[in-house]
Amino acid sequence: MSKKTDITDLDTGELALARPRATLVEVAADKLRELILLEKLPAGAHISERDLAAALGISRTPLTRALTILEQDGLIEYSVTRRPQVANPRLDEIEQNLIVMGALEALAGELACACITDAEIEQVAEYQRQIEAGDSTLSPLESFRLDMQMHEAIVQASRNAPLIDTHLKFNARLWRARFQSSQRRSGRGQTLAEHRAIVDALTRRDAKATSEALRHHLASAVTNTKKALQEDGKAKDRNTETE
Amino acid sequence: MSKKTDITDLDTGELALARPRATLVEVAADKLRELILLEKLPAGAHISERDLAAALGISRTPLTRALTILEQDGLIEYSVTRRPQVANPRLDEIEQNLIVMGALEALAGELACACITDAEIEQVAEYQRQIEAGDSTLSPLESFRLDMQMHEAIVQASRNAPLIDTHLKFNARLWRARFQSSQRRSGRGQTLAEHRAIVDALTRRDAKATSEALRHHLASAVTNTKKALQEDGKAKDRNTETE
DNA sequence: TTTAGCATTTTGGCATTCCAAAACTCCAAT
DNA sequence: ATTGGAGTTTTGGAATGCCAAAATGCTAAA
Repeated sequence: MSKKTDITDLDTGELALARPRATLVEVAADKLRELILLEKLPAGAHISERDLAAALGISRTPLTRALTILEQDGLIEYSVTRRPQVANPRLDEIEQNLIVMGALEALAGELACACITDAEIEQVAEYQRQIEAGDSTLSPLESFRLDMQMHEAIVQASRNAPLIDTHLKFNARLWRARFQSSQRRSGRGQTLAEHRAIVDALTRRDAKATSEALRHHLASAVTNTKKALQEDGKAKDRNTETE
Repeated sequence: MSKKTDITDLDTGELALARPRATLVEVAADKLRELILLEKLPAGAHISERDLAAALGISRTPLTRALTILEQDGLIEYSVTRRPQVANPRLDEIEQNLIVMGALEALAGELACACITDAEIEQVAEYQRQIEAGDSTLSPLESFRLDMQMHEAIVQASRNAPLIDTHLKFNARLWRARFQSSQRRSGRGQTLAEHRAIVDALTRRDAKATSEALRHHLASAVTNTKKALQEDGKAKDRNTETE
């Protein structure tokens, strides 16, 4: 009722550094996300807290917290006996996630139409152009990255923080599956057409159309991912792949 | 490649107890959620890890992990100096969350139509009947609870785990705001009509209509919540309310 | 009365440690 | 070759202690 400093957000003197200083937890969480996406920590791998902590040069305390965060993100799962392992979603789980992601992106597109700037539209269009132009020259990874960035840009344009945040988590969860799926060149033409439709609708700021285009695009992703992973699954069945 | 126990999921001998035994972290997280929803830990309150841990009868280690979980759920926020406090979302943040929640429930309704059983529909309809019948007799809290349960039942019927999970988190985040909003009796008739429309569409298993009805219902919630919280905000402005 | 600054207390981050439970090893019995 | 089980190792859960940074209280100068 009396003593209140409340000048929390003054200039720190340093430009652009008003965020909570990085803790080992955050560093570890970021690093882990990276290790998982790059499959340096492969799906399904069991994790030893001690070993991983040692590898990261930290103690178990912050590592455990980082794992807790990744668990919430769906990248780490705990077995019945509480041993952590890298999540290895089944095809049907990936499918369910993609469906939700579709709804999220459709909403993002719809919201974006109400407030997106010309510059932002131009940025999205630019990504689309690069994807199209580099279709036969870019590496799969580069194409994939551009694709991700394009979607990301649209979601960002929605200006809805919880939506952006939730989308980010689903994205992390689905990254590997979508990357694998993108390796297949088949269906490429359709994907490009869908991208064009999205950019077109967005340019017209047609909320309904943008939403519909994104939803349709993600529905295709469901189909393509399913196909890609089913083939992949069969290929792996020939080896003695541990799950 | 060789040694694999892999009989992880056998009957434990005890019925219905195949889940990882409860850790203090989970217990604490659940308890904290409850304390926050009941406003025993009021919005914006600063939290002392030591005090809270003592109050819960545990050490800081599991409490910190529980706080990390609640942070991911959006119920706890960390200040720039890393001091935890109960989240106190601004009106516009609540609004953004409600918008996402609308999309989630609309999707849930749509998916549900494809697989919902007669019994599940009956359950939803039963909730709706109870709400309607008890409109003038039930306590605001009881009405609210029924309302929540009805929505919950629909989302569950979607059979989409990530969707159910995500919806749950948004629900926790929005619980207090929606509860406050539900205290206002105004707009009650409209709410009931919307519920009827939802049940009606769901009964017909009309995905499009169900989705639309839910989306419309949540849009109303945005409006109502905004009204309720604005009034509430003004009322509090007269006091010397610390934020 | 307000404010600047110093001393004290409180706070969360993190490392370390102990412990019970789970996982693994290895050998004997079938 | 397979199985059963005792003994050992490894594992994550949790408590504790220390530290630097932040918050708070207090005093004195303006």
